[in-house]
Amino acid sequence: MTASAPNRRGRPADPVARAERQAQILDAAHACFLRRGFHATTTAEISAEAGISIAGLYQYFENKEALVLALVEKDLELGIALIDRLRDAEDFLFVVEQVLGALATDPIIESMARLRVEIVAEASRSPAVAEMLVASDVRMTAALTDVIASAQARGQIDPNVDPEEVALAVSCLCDGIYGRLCLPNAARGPFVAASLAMIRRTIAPDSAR
Amino acid sequence: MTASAPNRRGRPADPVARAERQAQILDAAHACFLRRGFHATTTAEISAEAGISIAGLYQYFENKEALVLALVEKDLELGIALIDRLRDAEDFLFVVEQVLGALATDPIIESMARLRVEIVAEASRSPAVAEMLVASDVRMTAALTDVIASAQARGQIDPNVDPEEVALAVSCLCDGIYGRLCLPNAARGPFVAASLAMIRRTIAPDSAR
Amino acid sequence: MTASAPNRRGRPADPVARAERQAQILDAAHACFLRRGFHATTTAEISAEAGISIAGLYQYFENKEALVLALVEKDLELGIALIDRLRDAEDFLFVVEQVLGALATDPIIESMARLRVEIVAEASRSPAVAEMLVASDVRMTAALTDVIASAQARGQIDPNVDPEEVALAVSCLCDGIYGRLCLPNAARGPFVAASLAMIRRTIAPDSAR
Amino acid sequence: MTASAPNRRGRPADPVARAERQAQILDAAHACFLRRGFHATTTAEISAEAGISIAGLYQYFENKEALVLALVEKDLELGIALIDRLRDAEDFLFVVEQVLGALATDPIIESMARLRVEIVAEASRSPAVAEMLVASDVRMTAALTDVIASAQARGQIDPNVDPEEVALAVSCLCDGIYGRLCLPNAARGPFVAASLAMIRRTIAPDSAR
DNA sequence: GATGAATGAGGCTTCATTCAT
DNA sequence: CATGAATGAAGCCTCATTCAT
Repeated sequence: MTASAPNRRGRPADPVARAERQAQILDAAHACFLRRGFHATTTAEISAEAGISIAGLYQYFENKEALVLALVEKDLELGIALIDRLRDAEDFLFVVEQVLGALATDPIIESMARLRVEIVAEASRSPAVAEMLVASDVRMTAALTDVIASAQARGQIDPNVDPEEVALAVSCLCDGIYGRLCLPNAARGPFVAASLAMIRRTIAPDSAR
Repeated sequence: MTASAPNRRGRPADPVARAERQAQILDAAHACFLRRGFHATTTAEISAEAGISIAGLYQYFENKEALVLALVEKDLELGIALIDRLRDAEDFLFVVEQVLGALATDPIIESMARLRVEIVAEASRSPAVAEMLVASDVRMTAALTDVIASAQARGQIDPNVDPEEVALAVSCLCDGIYGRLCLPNAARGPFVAASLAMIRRTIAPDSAR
Repeated sequence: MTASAPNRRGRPADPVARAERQAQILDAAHACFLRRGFHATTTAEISAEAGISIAGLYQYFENKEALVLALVEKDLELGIALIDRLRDAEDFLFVVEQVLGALATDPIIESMARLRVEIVAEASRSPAVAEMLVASDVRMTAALTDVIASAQARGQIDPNVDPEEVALAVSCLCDGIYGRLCLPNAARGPFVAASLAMIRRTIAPDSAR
Repeated sequence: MTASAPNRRGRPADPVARAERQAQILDAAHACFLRRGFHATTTAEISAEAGISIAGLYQYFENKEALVLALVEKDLELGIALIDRLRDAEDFLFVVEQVLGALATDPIIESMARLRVEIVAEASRSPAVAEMLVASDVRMTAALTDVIASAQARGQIDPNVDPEEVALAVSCLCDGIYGRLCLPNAARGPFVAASLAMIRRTIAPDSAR
């Protein structure tokens, strides 16, 4: 039995339509979870936002937790993808600035970041989420380390710093910024700027000082 | 008739015992919230952990939300108190190291930090929590800025850095570390070490380079 | 495509079955409220009487109060409908006698009357019920006045009496009788007879004296 | 053991103070029950209104139901006492008018009447209340019959009417008026006037026609 | 595939009542 | 007596999930 042919009985479903529906539900769930968190969000809310019936959800996701996990996975993947923007950057710090700036301006990036806070909190309860988060963290750190080392090889970063160490610290900085994004009316700009400045001072090659 | 006995009828109220009970409930709630989060924790769990009946909770807290808010307030206060340890430190960086280290070793500090993740997530839903968090953030940043400026005046910090900017970045770093504390089996040490290294590189006076 | 099928996806809603269920719940609630009053009746009792689950109630009524209000409305409407029996009566007093008699014999009429006592009591607490009761009272008095005036025009009633005044007094008499219906083992007959006699003496045209 | 010496142990209680407290509680309960009904009223409300602790209630009344019963008894007694005003009235109808008028003007009389609606409703649930109400009704009817017969003997009432029949009908009228007293902003005057007119037409001796 | 209807389990909160002080 | 504290029992309501259509 192949993964792409789970059930040949009955009317063969249109896989495209199915994927679209699924994405539509995920988007709705994302919006709801952002508003009210995983636990406070009800299946009724999600289905209303998705424009389908409650029972309809269960044809695309086993249960509510599966929905959460799918969303967590998607969100973590998106976070990692963000790092790829730094790869082969001509001006490393400039791109870092762009990425951090996107957190405060690009609504998609922002919503990703905000959901991440919820994910971290959920990791305390759900072993499954914790496992995904840890795995994502490992990949993320590795990718970031890689990117930094690469930039360092290109002479854009102080050769004395340890790429992995910087990666870890930058991860922490980002998570801190994520938290601020959740606050209403909070001035996000200063946090981003301060983080950027700290990164700059840390990695700037001596020539830039 | 003594001044402390305005009402001598009936069983005298014992404010000490009452405060103890209240603290006992708060501790129980703290433990539960840490384990399962604000929403997944039930009043039954809290009362069981506190060793009283469910109805008993309601003699000390109006409702579950009041319990949450009390805990949030206490936790935020504790976070701010942490900064005072940095005041008048003979060796600023050493004390920073101590404080950050405590996050990973002192169970009380750690549990404070872990609850904070829950608080940040809750801030997305509860305006009351958000308000408290923002207010705490303002105080925290101010206190941190103050402490840094003071250390700077004592020559322990590079005179060129902007104290407030550093304070903001350090806040972000700390929040990031808080998140890692929630992960099971995650190596917290490297994160703390990396954060510390970044701080060191940022604030170290030129003489220390 | 028929006009009656605006939404052909999924299980079609059956308005008839739905209305039946709703009526069934209302009947169950009526029986329970009659036995134990609005406040003492629990949702568990109603659902058991209706043969559905507690949660099932909430698919047909927003909450317990909505159920009460629906029942109040239905009951008040029924009371007003009673007056229409008097319209165009060939022998006015005879029909009055019939109606009053039904209060003590027809179980549906009786249960309506008994619930009314509960409604009047509830009106003291619930502004919504009070409003409905007052509105019903106004309509009721107007209808009764109208009916009396019409009978008066036909010469069945003493031309000297004021139709509205009689209507008000008859209303009071009826409410008093309602109260007696609630008493166990109370001889209702004499009350009805006495009330009827009083009405007769009041409205009888001189020719009948 | 006599009823007046239930317990000789301990400090002999001051019976007067005790009775005062009891009356005070009854008054408080009356006010609360009027506002919210028997079931919706909590012991906390009553004790707050009475200015004592909740536990204090239980030193004067076995439980909440005993409080209700005491109040019911008092209220019914008061209703019967009202009839005595009609005894030996020089002008029977005039006094009837006075009494009915008091229902709408004298706050004590009114509150008695309003509580009676609650009592009638409660009679559907509580056999004890029902029993008291029936017993009171019997006494009331007897007293009213007696008063009417007496006035009839004095020539103030049409000798052809049956005193008991009139008594029953008047009871119904009064109960109907009681119900109107509960309605907010309802014009009570017309109801009283209409009832009075009906009584007048019923009992007026031919000489008065 | 889609959905209206149904429901068991459980959550938060209230309340009458008891008891130690 | 008087009362603060404690609690078992219950009530209303919600929610994730299932199932017949």
